Amino acid sequence: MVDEDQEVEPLLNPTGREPKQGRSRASFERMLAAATDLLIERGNDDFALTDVAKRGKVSIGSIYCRFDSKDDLIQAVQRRVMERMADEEAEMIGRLTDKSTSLDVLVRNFVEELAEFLKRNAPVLRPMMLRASSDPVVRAMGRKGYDSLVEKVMSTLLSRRDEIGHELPELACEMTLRIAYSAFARYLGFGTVGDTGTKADWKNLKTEVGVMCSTYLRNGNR
Amino acid sequence: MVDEDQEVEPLLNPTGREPKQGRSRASFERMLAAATDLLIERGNDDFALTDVAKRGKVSIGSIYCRFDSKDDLIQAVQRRVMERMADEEAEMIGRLTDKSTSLDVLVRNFVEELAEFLKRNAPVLRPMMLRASSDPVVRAMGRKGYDSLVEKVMSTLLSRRDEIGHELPELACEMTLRIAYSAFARYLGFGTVGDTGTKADWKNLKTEVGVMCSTYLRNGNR
Amino acid sequence: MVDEDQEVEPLLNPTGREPKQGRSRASFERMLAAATDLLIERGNDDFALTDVAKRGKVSIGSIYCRFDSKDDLIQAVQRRVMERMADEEAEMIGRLTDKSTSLDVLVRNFVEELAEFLKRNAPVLRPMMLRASSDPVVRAMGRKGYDSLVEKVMSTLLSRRDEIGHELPELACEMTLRIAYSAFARYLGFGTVGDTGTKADWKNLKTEVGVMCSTYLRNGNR
Amino acid sequence: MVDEDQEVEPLLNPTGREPKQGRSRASFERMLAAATDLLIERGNDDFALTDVAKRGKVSIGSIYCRFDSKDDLIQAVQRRVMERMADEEAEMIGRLTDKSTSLDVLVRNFVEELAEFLKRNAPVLRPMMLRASSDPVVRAMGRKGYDSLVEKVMSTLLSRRDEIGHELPELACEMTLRIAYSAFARYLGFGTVGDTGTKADWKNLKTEVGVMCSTYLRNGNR
DNA sequence: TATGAATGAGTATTCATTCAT
DNA sequence: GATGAATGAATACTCATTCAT
Repeated sequence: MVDEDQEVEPLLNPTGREPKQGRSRASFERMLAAATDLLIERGNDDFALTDVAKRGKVSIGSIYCRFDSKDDLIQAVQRRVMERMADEEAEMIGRLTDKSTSLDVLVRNFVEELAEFLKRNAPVLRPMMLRASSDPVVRAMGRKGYDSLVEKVMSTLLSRRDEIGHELPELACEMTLRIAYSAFARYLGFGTVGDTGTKADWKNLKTEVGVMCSTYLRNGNR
Repeated sequence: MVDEDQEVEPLLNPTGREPKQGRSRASFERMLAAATDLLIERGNDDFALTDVAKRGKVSIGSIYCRFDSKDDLIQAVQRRVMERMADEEAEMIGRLTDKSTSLDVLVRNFVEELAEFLKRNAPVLRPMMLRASSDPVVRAMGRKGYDSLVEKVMSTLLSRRDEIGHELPELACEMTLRIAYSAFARYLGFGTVGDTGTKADWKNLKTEVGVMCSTYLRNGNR
Repeated sequence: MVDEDQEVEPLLNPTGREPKQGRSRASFERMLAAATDLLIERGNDDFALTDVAKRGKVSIGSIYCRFDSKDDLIQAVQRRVMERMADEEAEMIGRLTDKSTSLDVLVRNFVEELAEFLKRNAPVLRPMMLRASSDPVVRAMGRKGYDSLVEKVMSTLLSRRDEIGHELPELACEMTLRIAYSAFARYLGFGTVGDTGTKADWKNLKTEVGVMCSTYLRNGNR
Repeated sequence: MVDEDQEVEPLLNPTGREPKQGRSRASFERMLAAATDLLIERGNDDFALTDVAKRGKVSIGSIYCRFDSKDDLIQAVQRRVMERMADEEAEMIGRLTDKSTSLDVLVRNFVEELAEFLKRNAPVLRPMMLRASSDPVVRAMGRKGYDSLVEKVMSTLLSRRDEIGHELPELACEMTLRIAYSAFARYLGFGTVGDTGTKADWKNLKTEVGVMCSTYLRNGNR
């Protein structure tokens, strides 16, 4: 479960050979779009480069002009997705800071926002998570994304440190995010199976996770 | 995310043509064992029937004699795994009932037991979860297994209904299981990515989830 | 030019999974035959596995059933060729020993035999030599074959050691083979280019090489 | 093995559209240089035009501006190489004529010079020979070069015609070159395989070929 | 003239599944 | 029943060549 993927780090940057303008740019976009769509529609296993070519109205050669390999293309999709998500996260944090009058409100808002954020991005996240199981680069990038979210969320929650009853506020904040994230991710099918819940629908889930986290942070282990 | 897999139900039973005794029985066992091992060692993607044949010292023809397809074989593995897990669950529930002097103790014990239970079974569960993403039958069986766990856990927790502060005890119990399950599953890599957590190691995770669930059940949304 | 291919040795034996009888055997033969023919007709570069399949009336899968890779198939062809050649060599040595009444006669017979032997096998040898430039296993096997020829020829020539005027008989014998082999190989196009010679036709070449070698062995550097 | 490449003749001249001066000239040179280097480093099979472009800091389009095809480029490389070699040959002949006091000395010097000449040029010659196996134009040019060498060498050797014991001096001279050339070419790996020789190292080979040729020319078939 | 993005035919290889023995 | 040889669709990737800018 621990880190065996450290050495992957240096491979993380190369964004595909991204052209800056014109027709090239357009077809580059079509590739990424097609790849993203196909990943969403068909999932990881039935994702074939020929289909990307067809859908994106591009030749296979073109794809290999921009990307080193199938893996590289998928990583580019992931990169793009994660950039967009990072922006959304920033906005989310902004909204939270503005609206929060107390730890309780903050946490509940946070949970709600996180839930909707994940739900919004679920369609791409799902295949990406799957991909991560076989591609260490995807895994590493995913981890990195999660870590940066952790950082942002923690500093926000810790801004109300004195309202936190738990004796280890840092730990508690991290746990809060972790638990909420896990619960929503699982519901949304990132873990894939058991993406259900008899009665507990989405709304219930959000509420109760909110309650749980709020209570946890305020009361610690009382 | 909701049920679209209902129609799968009738396919759930056929356990492979399981022979009752003798040499047939033995080679049947070898198939399942080999398949299980291979699934664990190599994961879903590199799982080839020819390897199962080699490892199990069986011919491919034999495999197709017992199972309709690759999918069918994997489903049989899953079935077997789930039966064993159901037994473990029963024991677990037994232990919980015996040792629990209060809701608080019960919950903490439960969380600890669940964590270790999942950890123990992680190696098989991981590829199964992955498999579920492409095989609806596996998905359905996984769901069923989870639901039966829900049932058992709920009746146990609800045996201390009067100590539960939450105004909707059923919902609260279900949520408790769900949250704990999600958190551990994610840590153990069932969801695959982000199976990390900066500081929070396994021990911390178990403790804090325990705290959180206990507090939640006792206090509701206070 | 020196040995850098030693480590290849262990890979030399595996003859493809050669079936012993029946239909399997037949299609195995068809594969090898088709491969050999295609190699001869089209040369190394235009040798595609699909063509082998077509020509041999076999599926590609079948080929991969018997051989690990394209390289492996070609190596099997080479092995077979070399086995046949080793037999021919043995016969050749036999004939030489019988008919030779003097070093001079022996050498001339040897040169003639070698020339015709190489000419007979030129069609397969040509693509094999080419192949050797990119496949170390082929190179190693070729070398081995040559070395075993050297051995046989040397012991034959050295049976008339006292008629050899060269002060280093071993060296002289080895050189004799080497020079004759090189000259014929080049004429036959193993070295590929300039495989001709204005006036000097095959007959002339054989005679003169014979003269040269004979004189060389008898007179040394006088 | 006979001439089937006659019709190729007319294609031999077009030296690529060779610009006479300026920037064009410079990039033209870079192309040829890059192509030559790559041919030497990577051999025939891994020689890709895109790499030439990269290495020569030229666009692929530019290459196609100067050359009709990949084949054409390689032929241009060959042409250039052969021009340089023709010069070297001329010098070589010059040196031989100067220093030679007898047929024996002449022949030994010649063999030594030829050996080193081929060794010096082996790196380019090797891929060219390989190329010749699939490209008739390269084959024809190679042949032409060899023929012109034959001519020069013959007139040099025949300048000592009266010392030649062989009853057909022309034939003997041609054979001398042919045998020496073959032996060295094979050792240097032009024929690719069997580039071995147990004991016989380069020095031995040169000496013995010298002995052999000298004896042959002087004594004929005595 | 120069550029390099785009093309797409061509190829090795994998693996679930079938079926003659 | 049991065997494992045979099948062939599917797929990632390469590279000479073209052509719009």
